[in-house]
Amino acid sequence: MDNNFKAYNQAAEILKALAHPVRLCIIRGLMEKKQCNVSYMQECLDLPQSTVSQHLQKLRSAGIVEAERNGLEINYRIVDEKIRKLVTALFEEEQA
Amino acid sequence: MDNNFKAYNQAAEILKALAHPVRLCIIRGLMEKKQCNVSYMQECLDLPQSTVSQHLQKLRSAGIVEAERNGLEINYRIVDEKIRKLVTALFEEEQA
DNA sequence: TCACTATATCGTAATATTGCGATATAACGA
DNA sequence: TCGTTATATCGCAATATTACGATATAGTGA
Repeated sequence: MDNNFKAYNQAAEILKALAHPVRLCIIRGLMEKKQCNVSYMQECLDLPQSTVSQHLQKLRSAGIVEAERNGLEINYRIVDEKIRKLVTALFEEEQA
Repeated sequence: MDNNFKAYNQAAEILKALAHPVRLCIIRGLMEKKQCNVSYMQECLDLPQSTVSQHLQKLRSAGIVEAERNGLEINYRIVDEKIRKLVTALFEEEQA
């Protein structure tokens, strides 16, 4: 129940970045679609462009998501399997 | 990438409650020890009693942890398997 | 009843997060 | 070059979270 503070801090950073309904929605969308540009998300989420972009930056700087430019658009995708597992566990139905 | 807003909100509440290094430390301690009272945690964490208690209340009101009184002490434990899986996934080492 | 221990809650100052309009940047086509 | 589109960043007010001392509550033993 003690030390290893750095690991707890890192883990908490990941959770903080995920801990928002809009960001969870983005992540689950990316889990399904593999890849997605910003304006598509913006339409689905029905939120202002700057708001969506800010959420994406938060996910990006937490290392959860990565971006690739393709012409005018920028496509986002989930960086690693760990996040998928985590979010899958989060939404899994409970069975006694 | 859309709707089901209530589910996202609930899930975000769980993550928010977990997204703090001290609370992660408490949870991992409980995953190991099964059960623990407040003053033990307080000593391990080296934090004021009120601070530890507030973190516990946050975990409790998120339904992550439950309390049982035993005389003067109150013992906490993790409510369900889902949280264990989630936290296990969070701390799992990455293998390509 | 009283004194003591274990824990919870209150009050509040400091800090962090959120949402979003306004503005900036980067790439495209002409 | 200019105009347009896609996205990012700035600025900031509103809101939420944190830490912790002070205080309250609940159980114990005498």
